[in-house]
Amino acid sequence: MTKKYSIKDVAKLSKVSVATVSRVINNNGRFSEETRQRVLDAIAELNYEQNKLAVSLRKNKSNTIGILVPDITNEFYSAVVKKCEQNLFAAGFSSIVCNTERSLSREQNYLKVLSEHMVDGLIIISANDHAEESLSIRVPVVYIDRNPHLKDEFIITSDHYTGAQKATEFLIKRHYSPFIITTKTNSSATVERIKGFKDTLFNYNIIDSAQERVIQLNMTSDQYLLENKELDSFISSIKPQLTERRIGVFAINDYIAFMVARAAIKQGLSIPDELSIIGFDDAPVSLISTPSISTVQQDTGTLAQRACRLITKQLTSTNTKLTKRIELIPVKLILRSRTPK
Amino acid sequence: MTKKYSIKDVAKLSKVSVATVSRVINNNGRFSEETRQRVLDAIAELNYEQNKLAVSLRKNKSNTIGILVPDITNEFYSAVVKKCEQNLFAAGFSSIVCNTERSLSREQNYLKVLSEHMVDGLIIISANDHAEESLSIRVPVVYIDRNPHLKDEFIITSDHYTGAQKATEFLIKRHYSPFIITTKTNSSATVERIKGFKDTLFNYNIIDSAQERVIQLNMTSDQYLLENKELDSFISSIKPQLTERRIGVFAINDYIAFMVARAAIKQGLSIPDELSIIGFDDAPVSLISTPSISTVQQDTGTLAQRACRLITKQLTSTNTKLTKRIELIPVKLILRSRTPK
DNA sequence: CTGAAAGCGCTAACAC
DNA sequence: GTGTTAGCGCTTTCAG
Repeated sequence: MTKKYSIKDVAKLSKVSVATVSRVINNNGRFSEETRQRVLDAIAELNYEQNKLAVSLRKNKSNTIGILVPDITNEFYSAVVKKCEQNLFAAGFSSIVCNTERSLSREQNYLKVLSEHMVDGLIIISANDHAEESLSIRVPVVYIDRNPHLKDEFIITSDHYTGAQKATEFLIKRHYSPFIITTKTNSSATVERIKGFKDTLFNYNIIDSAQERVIQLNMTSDQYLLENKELDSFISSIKPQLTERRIGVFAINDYIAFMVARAAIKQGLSIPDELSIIGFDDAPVSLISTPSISTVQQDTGTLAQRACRLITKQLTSTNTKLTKRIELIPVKLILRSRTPK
Repeated sequence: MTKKYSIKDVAKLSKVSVATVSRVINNNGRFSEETRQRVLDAIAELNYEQNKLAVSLRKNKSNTIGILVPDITNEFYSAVVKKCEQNLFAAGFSSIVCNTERSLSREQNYLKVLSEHMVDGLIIISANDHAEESLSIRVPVVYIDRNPHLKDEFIITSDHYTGAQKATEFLIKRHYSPFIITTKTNSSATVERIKGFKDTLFNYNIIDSAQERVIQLNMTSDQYLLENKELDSFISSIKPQLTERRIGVFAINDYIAFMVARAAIKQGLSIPDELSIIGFDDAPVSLISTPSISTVQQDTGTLAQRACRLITKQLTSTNTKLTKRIELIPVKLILRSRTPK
């Protein structure tokens, strides 16, 4: 339990002032090579470590970024967070990760804590849409997957709309009668995907019963559920139609896709002959499910990288005026179970 | 972009000294009710927020806990981290989560960063075994799943040994010839599980070829892999034996269990008639795999809760002398695919 | 090139 | 009850 050394101790040992030590540490010039060496030696000898808290207090910036995420156990989010953290670390920032559990009060609570901790910036993933009202924080914010109803924001988001279009189009072209199954979650991602689905129906003149083709389950899904009664009845309801047409389900995410597959198998439907399923996210479940499930892959690496770049750019470049805007990250349709044996 | 107010501004507005404001904020007594009200009003009016950095600097503690974790995208770890974070938050601590990627250099790097950030304590999950040499940090540390080769440590760990025993015993009693399949990862968890397996063989007098029953794959596994050549040859090698005995595989974790199941199915083995598989962790994959896979469930909630309690106890109670020790958290054998249709 | 000193926002003696 | 003040560890003028 040795006490930590401060800059003073280093100054004393190397026989210079604290100012000089500080200059050496920060490489701010105005010291001789010889002095530098002495200071460095002293630092090494004492095993001195800079107190970032003091630095932050003095400089009025903490080199820390707050990351707000709905649920770290959801693979999509954990992948994004992990990559954000790597990017930020490489750029010299620490991150504080906060799980909001999609709860507004938790989100506000964390926002306060992060503010008190003097974070320099915020990455908010899939924010609660009402949160901006409480966002009295005066630091750069980058949203991932936010609904762009405020003009003055940086938003990085997957191209959910096009992804949904691709998925829906695929189903239609392969002559599956398209349905979308969604949840109660009203994130911008969800909204865009539904819009993409509906617009595609329209483009293909499937306008008869467009609204009936949207099935909303009474749940939010960040977890693996094996059963769902609503899905069971959906499957029952389409079963009689299978004699004259086959059904294509675009599931709002891979968890739901998995549940649809389970419900279908339980009722003896044949995949993909009678029923084809496409999910969203490229979560592991889509790959390991039997049968594996086609999906729209989000590019978590790019999502994270762009968000971090945007944050750090705002923090470092004082002159460059960045125009706030939405950046759309392309998604990719991944087809699976193509070779049923 | 309004500037943040400080305690001075509050003092001025409420016409008291900064000391009094501080007393009110921290509820340290020695102020009149009337003063309190005035101060609180001023705080509300200015929307004042305490600068935790300054508090930490002054008090020489940051109310922040560092969490080191091998990989946040691994469901077992993310579950533990999430629950740790919830516990800590409830106790008034922030957490900084760091992904070590099982790399010693990253671990050391983060340890330094955390130290500079003046964390008050550390929760280290499944540490790299050589890390303690670099652990010059002078704060309470609680390890989750650490190899107890240093006496003076707090360690919270699942009862891997007993878990492995239960799994192995189950296989033996159901007349499966037991094998264990493990990875290169040499964590204490892995070591204990292997020991539990071996000892159980010994207890049941399966001592002929005990060493041959341990298959080590040349990989570490935090991810979903669909194929593995070594596993394919393992399956091939046991296939001829199936006429006279059936095989039981205890997989070192659920990812491996899943891969074993895949390899077996690919080669036409019948599960569980010819081959029975038990995994470890109760990761989602064990549940959603087809067929679902029996597993030894770790109690992430208790793991996290105990670790956090131990950390906060050390930080708050000055008098109570805690004796360092290992705390074993019970695990549970979960049997699945019991009702093959 | 180097040092003295002010001060970031806060708490904790210490006085009154 | 309340105010004054020193100082946590650091950076940054400002002199020289």
